[in-house]
Amino acid sequence: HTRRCHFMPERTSGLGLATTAETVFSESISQGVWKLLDPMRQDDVTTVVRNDFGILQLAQTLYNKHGHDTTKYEYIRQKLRELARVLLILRTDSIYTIEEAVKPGNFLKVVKAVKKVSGFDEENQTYAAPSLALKIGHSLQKIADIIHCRALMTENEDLMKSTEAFKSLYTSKWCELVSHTALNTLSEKKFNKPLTLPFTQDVQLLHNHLQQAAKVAFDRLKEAASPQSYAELAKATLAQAIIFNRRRAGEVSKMRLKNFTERDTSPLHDDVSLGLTKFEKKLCEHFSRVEIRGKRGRKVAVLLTPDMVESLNLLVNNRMKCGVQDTNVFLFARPQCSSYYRGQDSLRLHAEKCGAKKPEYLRSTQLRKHVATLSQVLNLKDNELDQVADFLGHDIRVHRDHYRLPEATIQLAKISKLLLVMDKGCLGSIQG
DNA sequence: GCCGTACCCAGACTTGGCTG
DNA sequence: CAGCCAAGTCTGGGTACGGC
Repeated sequence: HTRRCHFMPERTSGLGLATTAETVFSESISQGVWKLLDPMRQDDVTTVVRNDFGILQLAQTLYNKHGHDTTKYEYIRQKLRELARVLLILRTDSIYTIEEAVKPGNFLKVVKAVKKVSGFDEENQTYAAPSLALKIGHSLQKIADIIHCRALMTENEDLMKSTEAFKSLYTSKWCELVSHTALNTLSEKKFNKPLTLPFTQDVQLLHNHLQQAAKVAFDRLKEAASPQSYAELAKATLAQAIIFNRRRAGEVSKMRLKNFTERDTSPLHDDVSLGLTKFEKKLCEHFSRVEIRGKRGRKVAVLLTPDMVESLNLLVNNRMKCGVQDTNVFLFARPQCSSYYRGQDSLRLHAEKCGAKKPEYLRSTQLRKHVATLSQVLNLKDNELDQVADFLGHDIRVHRDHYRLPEATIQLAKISKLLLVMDKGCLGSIQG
């Protein structure tokens, strides 16, 4: 701990400055925040984060908002590092704290620093990292907000005026000086990026490969429970669940053990089943449904095939033997620590192994686009499209905006329609 | 003036690379 | 090879704008 955490020793160093800092800091920065900062790699940026009151206050507000969810810690740390990196540059220009940075008089210096940190090229008017510039802007505003609130509470008129001035500077000048160009760079980059839709053939290859890998791992785990065989089966099953559901990788990986064990096994409600075709009813009986909280807390369903359920049951029963901690709440838990296997990692791993022509296209977002394009090819009616979008966890509007794809793609996809019909034939056997 | 839409923004979340 | 870092993407909400 002491190796990484440079702040604590400083607090006890007995210097006058450090002592004042301690009293101020400990008043408003909670233990939880320090815990959040603790695992950060020890480098210049981290030192800045730990010693700048403004950044710490931002950390505190973010922690108050998200602290209950450990999967968000990473996100908070990233925000803090972004700000600290600008501050490092500002320090070469005689601005030493974030609080100073949001003083109206320093506005132009801040703009300069942000441009520098995100690699602005004066000549071509482009950014190397446009989204960084945008994100720092958001955070600076947040900082100004925090200070403004403090000014309101302490009835500090001068400070109030100062933060207000910064905010109006920001609203009218930031767009002109930073964000407009940054957005331009971003959309330019996107425009020039070739479309990477997976080939249906590759999808099938991956599917087959996963089924095999899962089976091998399943047998191995059944024979001898070890963290290795556990990991293999967990990763394979995770990847299966993701491609089967065309689900965002993160959503599935964060599934809780509780979600799985308490899944809804009750038979379909009569009224609901009335509206379904015989085929659809068969599907509902065949698959297990687990409901999880998806992006932005909306409820999404994950469907599991009987094979997957079997694998998962085996995994759950062997958690203890394979060194998974009691406190780990995730279904796809990593042994010996409190995190979970990341879906995109296992997907990438298996995509490489399965012998696909373009393994780099087999990513969860690409697969989602794949569905979107195919549904267009199949001429789904609007209400059916709604359901597809709903299942994928999108608003229909976004679905249209983001996933309507150019003509050439549709041509290409029509060829894959044939393969999809094959897929359908496969589903037909369940019906029979 | 009303409505649809095009664009902008903030912020949560994902992805892929890298490193210790 | 797990975990961190840096950059990008997605998405809901807002507002500006132009046709009617």
